[in-house]
Amino acid sequence: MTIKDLSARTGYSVGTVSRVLNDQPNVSEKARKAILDAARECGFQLNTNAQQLKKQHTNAILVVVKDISNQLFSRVLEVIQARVARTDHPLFIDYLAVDDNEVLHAQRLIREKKPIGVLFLGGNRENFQRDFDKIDLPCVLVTNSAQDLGFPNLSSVTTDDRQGAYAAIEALANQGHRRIAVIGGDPARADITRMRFDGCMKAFQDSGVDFDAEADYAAVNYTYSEGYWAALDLLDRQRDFSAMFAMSDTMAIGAIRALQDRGKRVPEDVSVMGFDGLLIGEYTVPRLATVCQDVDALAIHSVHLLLDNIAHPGSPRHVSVPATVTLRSSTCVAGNA
Amino acid sequence: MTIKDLSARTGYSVGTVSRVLNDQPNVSEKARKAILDAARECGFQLNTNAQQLKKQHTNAILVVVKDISNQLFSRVLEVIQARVARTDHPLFIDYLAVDDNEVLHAQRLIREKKPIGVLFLGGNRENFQRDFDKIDLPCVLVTNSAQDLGFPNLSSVTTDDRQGAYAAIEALANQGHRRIAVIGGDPARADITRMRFDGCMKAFQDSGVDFDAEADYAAVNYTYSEGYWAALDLLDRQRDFSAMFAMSDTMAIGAIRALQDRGKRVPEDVSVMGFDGLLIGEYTVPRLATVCQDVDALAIHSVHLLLDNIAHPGSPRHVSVPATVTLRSSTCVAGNA
DNA sequence: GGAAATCTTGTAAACGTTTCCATAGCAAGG
DNA sequence: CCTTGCTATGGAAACGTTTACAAGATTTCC
Repeated sequence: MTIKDLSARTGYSVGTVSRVLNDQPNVSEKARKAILDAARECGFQLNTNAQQLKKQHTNAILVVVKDISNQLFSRVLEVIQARVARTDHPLFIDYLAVDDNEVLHAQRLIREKKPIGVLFLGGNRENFQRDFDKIDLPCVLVTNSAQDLGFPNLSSVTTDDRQGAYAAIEALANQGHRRIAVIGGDPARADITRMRFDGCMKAFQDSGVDFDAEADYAAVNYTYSEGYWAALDLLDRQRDFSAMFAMSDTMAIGAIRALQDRGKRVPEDVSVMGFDGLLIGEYTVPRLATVCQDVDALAIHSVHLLLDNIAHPGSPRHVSVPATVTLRSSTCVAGNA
Repeated sequence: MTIKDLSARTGYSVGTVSRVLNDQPNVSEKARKAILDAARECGFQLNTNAQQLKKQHTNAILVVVKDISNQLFSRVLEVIQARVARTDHPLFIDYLAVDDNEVLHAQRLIREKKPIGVLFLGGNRENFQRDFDKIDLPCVLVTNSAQDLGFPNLSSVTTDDRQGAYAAIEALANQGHRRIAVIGGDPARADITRMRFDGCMKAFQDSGVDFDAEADYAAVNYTYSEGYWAALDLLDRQRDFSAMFAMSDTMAIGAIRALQDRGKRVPEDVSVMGFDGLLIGEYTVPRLATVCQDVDALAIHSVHLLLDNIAHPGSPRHVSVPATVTLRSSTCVAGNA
């Protein structure tokens, strides 16, 4: 079934058929109807290979998702998908494991699929700085600040990590905690971590809580198991904290496990707060207090910014989405033992 | 950068260049080397649109993943990806939300990409039975039994759900539990559920535990929240069970939360066992006893069966991967209160 | 040394679209 | 009636490959 068959079937030339199928002007209503009917009748579908070979571009949007198994990303992606579906832009999604190089992947796909814009969901700084060049497509970084990454002419959408972390520490301080341990990543490697770290520091200062980055901070990866080990490590340092803030819910869950394994009760002996607002937080024991990221807002702004960038190239913008503390039973006022 | 440029650059004809790039025989070592060098030098890449337009097929493998956010699937997929990467088959992955129709999606993609084989990761029976026809490609169903779905000429790989569920109930019975509640899906809708249900029933009989499917079984979706509500529902029925088996870890986690909310201790008052072996099971409080699915085996067999099917069409096979009970602290012997 | 067989290479026709150009029809305006 | 300016249509070239075919080059074997 090709356009030629359709042409033979309707008596119109391939040119006219093509014009109808791409609904271009300058074709009579009669022809349009006849061709559309015939196409529907035999379930005709354009051959995208031929199509893309000819016009050297698509109007597809590419989404590159670093770290398939990140729950937050999969939720953001679902919303992105829904939003893009309302436009006439096809969506290519490329999922990568956490240790693939998302930038090289993207470059290959861009050459191959020639999308009209790219959304980077996640991704780490080193790869960007090493490999991200001469991508002259509209791009939006989601979860990474373009500014911080050193790409001032890219748009980006992030959670306001600094404010979120600030709010977390502030909430714990308000509950009377005077010694708070923090688990996060390596501030030097990921901007997200650095932002959250900065937010913590500011909150510590403002609330007059003493914090020694050497003694009270553990830098690990954002996983259950590393959260677990980080918590054990912090306990071993004998700093006698009454609260703990983990920069992700997964680390927080690992940490709670560790605390319990060491005979600490949560929250009576140690309050724990996470970050992300994963669904599971409502079901853990105890329920996990956390800093909720606004998944819908992240997704909607990303898509909006990208479409905007496509329509009016060269006006990078940055959106920062506020995060909100949700207190649940994994924290309580200090000295509640 | 086209094949023509390479031809001009090296002095060989486009035909020869093409033959080298597809490493076909009948080309001199000298030509091969010259062309390969030139290609590498200018980072040449074949235009896949042109290529696929010409040869009307690819040797790509399509993976259709139903339900992006299922943790088990994402792990299986990672292994599939790794295995396929060792072959020369490109991989297309199509992720769908849980309520998309995977079969229609697949059909569109098959028409468009012309893959050489398809892997269905998840997917529900109704869609298959309504829409799955005239796909005459090698297909492997992962997680669904082709037999049970009524497609005896398709291959499939599943966990041995019946045996897994049997082992779960058996383990609980061995711990002395004489009244066990079960949370699962609707056995009439999903074969996975039916298998697990059958396994349970068999185990109840063999171990002489009394089980009333009306009173002791709750049928809900495989999510945290539905597990939660199902557990509340079961408690309301006043059957005074000392153990509970949930057909997924997510439901089990929801159920534990519900039990605690109603003042039951886990495992002292009620033992809970899940199914899947998600990573989080090691970190919940209490640690979650579960029936572990063998992620690696599922993935490896799937890929193997598909490649096998491609090489020797028309010899459907079914592989059933055993599941193993992992006891953790969410269960204990009955009457331990 | 020459014929036959084999290996290497070039040429050109496809694949299914899009789009430019030419043409034809037709209405409007003089 | 003849131009002018539209709009609707057909025809054909191009997009970057693959591959069948023909032809030229080299080897093999008597």
